[in-house]
Amino acid sequence: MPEGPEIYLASRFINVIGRTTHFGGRVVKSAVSTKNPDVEWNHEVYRVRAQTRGKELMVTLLEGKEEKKGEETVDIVFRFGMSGSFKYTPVQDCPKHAHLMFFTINEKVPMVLCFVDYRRFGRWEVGGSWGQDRGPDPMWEYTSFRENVLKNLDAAPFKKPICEALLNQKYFNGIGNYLRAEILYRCGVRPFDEAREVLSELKPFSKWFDLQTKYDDKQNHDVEQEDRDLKKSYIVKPDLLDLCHIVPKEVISLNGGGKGYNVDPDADEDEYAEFRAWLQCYSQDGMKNLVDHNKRTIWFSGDPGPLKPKTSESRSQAKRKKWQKTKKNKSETDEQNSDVDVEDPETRIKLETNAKKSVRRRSRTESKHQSKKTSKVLDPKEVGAITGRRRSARLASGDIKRL
DNA sequence: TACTTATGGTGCCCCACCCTAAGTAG
Repeated sequence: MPEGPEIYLASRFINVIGRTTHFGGRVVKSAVSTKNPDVEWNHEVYRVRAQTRGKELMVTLLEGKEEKKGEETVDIVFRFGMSGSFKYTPVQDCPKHAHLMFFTINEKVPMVLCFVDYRRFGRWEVGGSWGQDRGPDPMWEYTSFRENVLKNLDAAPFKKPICEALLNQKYFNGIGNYLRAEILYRCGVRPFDEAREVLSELKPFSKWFDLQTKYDDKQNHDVEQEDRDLKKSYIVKPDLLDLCHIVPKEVISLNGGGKGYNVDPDADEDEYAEFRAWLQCYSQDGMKNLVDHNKRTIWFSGDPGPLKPKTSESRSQAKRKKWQKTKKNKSETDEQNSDVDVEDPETRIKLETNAKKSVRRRSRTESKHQSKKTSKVLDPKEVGAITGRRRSARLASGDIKRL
């Protein structure tokens, strides 16, 4: 789930490994990754460091075991697309969709740090820098993030609905589909209100942020925790831009600070469960959804607001419509079929063949389901291959057992 | 088996496309 918080957690994950691990040799690219560049780097020993800005992650390779003057370095900027992530695994278990691999040296079991991306929407640039058309990070550059938004409210993107403006990385670098839903829900803003209207009410100076930093200052450590919490939650309420800072940071703090972003499939499972429990709006029961002008699903509660697409429909409505259309087509086909002359020898052969095919198909499906039901406990290799939502659902339903 | 959906972004003109895998309907 790569939005700002996930990218940041990936960088932290890389840095934890990078602190104690040395890498060496060539950086290997997968054969199918034809749209991404090769990384021309081949040192006997090198170190790896990472940093992020919004939805971008920069990996820096540094020649040698330790820092020295004039050392050779190279920066690789990653954008994760819909399914990118970093994994650290034994070389022999290298994931199927690993597209860029950094190999360790001096480890008992040879390990590989790899960029995994099954949909291949992710991209990297060698020697690249932060995207020119991407704004400051709302989590780590909050003051300039706020300024960048409020100083540019005359720009065209703010003429759009707030839910669509929130996905514009020039102003909201790191905000993605689930974060926009959670942010708007928390501040009670309608998703299809005009962005400019909503944001022009905000002041350049954030009282909430000021209070936050003031109370986090060591000089004020004598202030009682209870007093702080009261002031934060009741006296000064965070506004929409504050929430662009607060909400992603909450995600980072889940599961003890993103511990789940590691190689253990079970930990990954727990992290996802906690994340699901944290969501208040996105993909939650009782919430509404609509398809926005960019064909992205926005989740919300209450009135959508005036700028909702004229032809807008929820995902379920679209599905129902399609189903009705299919049903209508089917009844027309049935009507046509009712005119079929079953006495005609050629037609009879066709109908009988279709019926036989249908029985064979059903039988195959049933035996497939039967074998699924009988194989309750999977071997460790198979369990290892099932991660995330799929494994979560199968564990919950009792289809598989935790070994 | 066919279709739909998904946490993103680009290039061209606002929608199609780049991709894979899981879930569902028929």
